[in-house]
Amino acid sequence: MLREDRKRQILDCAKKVFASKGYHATGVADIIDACGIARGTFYLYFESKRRVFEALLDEFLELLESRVHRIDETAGLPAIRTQLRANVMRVLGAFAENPELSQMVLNEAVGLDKGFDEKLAEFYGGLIDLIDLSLVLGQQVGIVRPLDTRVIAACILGSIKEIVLRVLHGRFERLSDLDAIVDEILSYHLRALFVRDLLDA
Amino acid sequence: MLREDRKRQILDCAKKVFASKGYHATGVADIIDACGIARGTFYLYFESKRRVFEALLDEFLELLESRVHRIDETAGLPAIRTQLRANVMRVLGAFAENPELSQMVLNEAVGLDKGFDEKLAEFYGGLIDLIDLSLVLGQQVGIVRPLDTRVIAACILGSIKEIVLRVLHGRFERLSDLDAIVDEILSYHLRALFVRDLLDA
Amino acid sequence: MLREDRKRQILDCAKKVFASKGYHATGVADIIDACGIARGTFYLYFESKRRVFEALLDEFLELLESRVHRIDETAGLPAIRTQLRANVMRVLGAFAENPELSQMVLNEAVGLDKGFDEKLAEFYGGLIDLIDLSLVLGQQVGIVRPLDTRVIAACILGSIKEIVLRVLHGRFERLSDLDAIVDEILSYHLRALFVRDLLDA
Amino acid sequence: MLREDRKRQILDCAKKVFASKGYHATGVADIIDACGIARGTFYLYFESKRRVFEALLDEFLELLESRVHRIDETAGLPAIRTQLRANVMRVLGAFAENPELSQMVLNEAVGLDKGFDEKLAEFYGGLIDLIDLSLVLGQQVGIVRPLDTRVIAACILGSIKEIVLRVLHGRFERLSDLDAIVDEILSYHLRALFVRDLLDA
DNA sequence: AATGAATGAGTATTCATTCAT
DNA sequence: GATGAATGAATACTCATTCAT
Repeated sequence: MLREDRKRQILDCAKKVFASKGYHATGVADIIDACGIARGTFYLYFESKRRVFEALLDEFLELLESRVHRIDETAGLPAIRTQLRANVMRVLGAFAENPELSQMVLNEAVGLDKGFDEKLAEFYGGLIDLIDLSLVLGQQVGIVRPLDTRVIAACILGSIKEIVLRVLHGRFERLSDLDAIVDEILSYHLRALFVRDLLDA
Repeated sequence: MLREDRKRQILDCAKKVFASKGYHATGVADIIDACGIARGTFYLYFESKRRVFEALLDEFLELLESRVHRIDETAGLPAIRTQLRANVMRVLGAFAENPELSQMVLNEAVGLDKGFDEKLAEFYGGLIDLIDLSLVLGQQVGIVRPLDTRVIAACILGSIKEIVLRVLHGRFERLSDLDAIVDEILSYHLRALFVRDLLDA
Repeated sequence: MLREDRKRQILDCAKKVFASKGYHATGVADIIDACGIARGTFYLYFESKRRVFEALLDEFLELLESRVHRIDETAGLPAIRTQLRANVMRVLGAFAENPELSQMVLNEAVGLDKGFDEKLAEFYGGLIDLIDLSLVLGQQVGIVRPLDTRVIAACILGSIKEIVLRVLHGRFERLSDLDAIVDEILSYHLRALFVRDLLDA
Repeated sequence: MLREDRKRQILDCAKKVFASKGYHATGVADIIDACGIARGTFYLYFESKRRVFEALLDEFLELLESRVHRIDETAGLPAIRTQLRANVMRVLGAFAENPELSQMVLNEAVGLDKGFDEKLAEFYGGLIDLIDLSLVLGQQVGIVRPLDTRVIAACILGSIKEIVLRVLHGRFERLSDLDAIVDEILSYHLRALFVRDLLDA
């Protein structure tokens, strides 16, 4: 079997096991059982259980990053809303396609060693920067009202994380419909963000 | 030493150790070292490491619950805003007073056995219910605009969780000032929630 | 409470617990719970768990010894048989009255520390000596046929031990009647022991 | 090293340690020291200390069972005696060849958890059944006199157990000679069992 | 490349015994 | 006499990682 294929196989199996049992409760034994490979083989491809987890995390964070596109704030208002909507939809899509990884990523820091926490913090920091930047630009072109962009960026990120978590856990009975949820959030935040005059739009 | 005092002592020491090393990385040895007690003494008060953690969690969740007061929505608008503000301040205060526990609580489900996850999920579910109820009442008295209260309640909770996390981690350089942050969030959400006519207020 | 009464109480409670859970599985906690006394009180009367067990053993061995009376071999045959029967009945009675202790005593040496084994070995050695002596006397007065008295004494002891064990465990369905069992054993052994001429008796 | 060889090695070492220190006093550490293997290796072959002990017990009980052959009661008297003698010799041989295990097996119920007791009880119950059956057959062909076969079977078993115990402990000074002992027991029991007419034989 | 037997440091938990009150 | 909180040595079992084949 090709080196990369085997590596992929291990990652895929590990992903499932980690998701179902959690990182700590998962043993190397669980992973190699799921793969149908020998103990030694595992260590031929990854130097530790930890590294597999990190590889999975990296992969997912990269995917997420690729789904967040830069907003063209010079476009008209409806276009901006459309772009935002597309961003949110793509991100939620990434979560939906990777329910196993999502849970891990949606939880910062609970004693998975310090290393994970930092990696996640960095990732979310990046997202906040992105949102922050958009808000500042929005203010500059006069569509976003004066507010503390740093704080509000965190609010926005947090609300999205929470929604994803609850969708993943199936906690929204009425709406299994992502579209409707996304519209709701978007309207909510835009209303909070926009300057008075735009509210009629 | 009195039974309750010793129990308190163990809880306090354990809290610190859990917070600094994480649940899994913490050994009973760490806890008893921090307490300056013998191994056996520990098991005299708690039947397992797990139970100590649960006790801490329970305690903190209770504290948080006690800090969220029911809103009197029949009062005037300014009074409502004041009540909301007081609630948020009290909750943030609880987090600020217990930075060690906060981190644990702010993260649902990371494979600490299923039990924890459920307990936390239940807690946050309760909070969302509370917010949801407030929104519905607000709609009935005509100050909250039409929106999916369930989804928006999750948004609000998520934004608060995220803010608390970032404050705890010291990620807001400019504002160490809680008051300002709370005002910012409150304004943001109220603007997003209120019907048009109230925005002038 | 008088010193001796308390000691008695502890012995009685310990006896029950040891019998139901076995020596190793029994903890000091079990004993003091059964007594309703404090940990410290226990050590006021016995210097260790081990000592309690030893005291119980000693007591029971003494009781058993007191139940085996010397045979008057100068009496006639029927009288000898009666005396033997009385001995066996008294011993079986002692076992029946102390089912808890019986089990312990009926089992030599299984890793209860070496000390117990020796004590028990000594006890059974004494019993064999007693039986041996009777056999020798029997041979001298011409009622016991020539045989290796040492080996046969062991046989007789072993058969009684086994019977008692099985009676204690309720393994004889048909006969709950000790009398009948004793007669059966007695007849069996006498037949094996007596010289030819006496068999008609 | 081959899987079975290693398992054998562990069993053999454990047997020695159990015999010399007793089950409870033996630690896994003792066993692995005796084997010269690592802790983990032990658990690669047996899931607990308990299981090793059980395996040893099973093995020995099987050996013993294989040594007791069914008596052909249709043969003549001398032939029957020869068969019985062979049975006893084979069983005693098994004990003699496994002095370590013998001690364990010769003692029912000493609070090693209930499981052991039951296994042993079952084993001895089987032996008694075997002896019982022989007695009944003997009665049917008219060589065994009327008696309670169940009770007497227990007597016979008990006498053999006691003899073996004492031989193992070296308590028969004069006779280290198994042959003589076996003859003595056999004569004794046959005399007690046979109908009058056969006693001349 | 693959295997899986071997390793041994690491950890939670128990329990007989002590001793200050 | 009585108490029961405190002690800490002892021990079974786990599991990530190595390495000879």
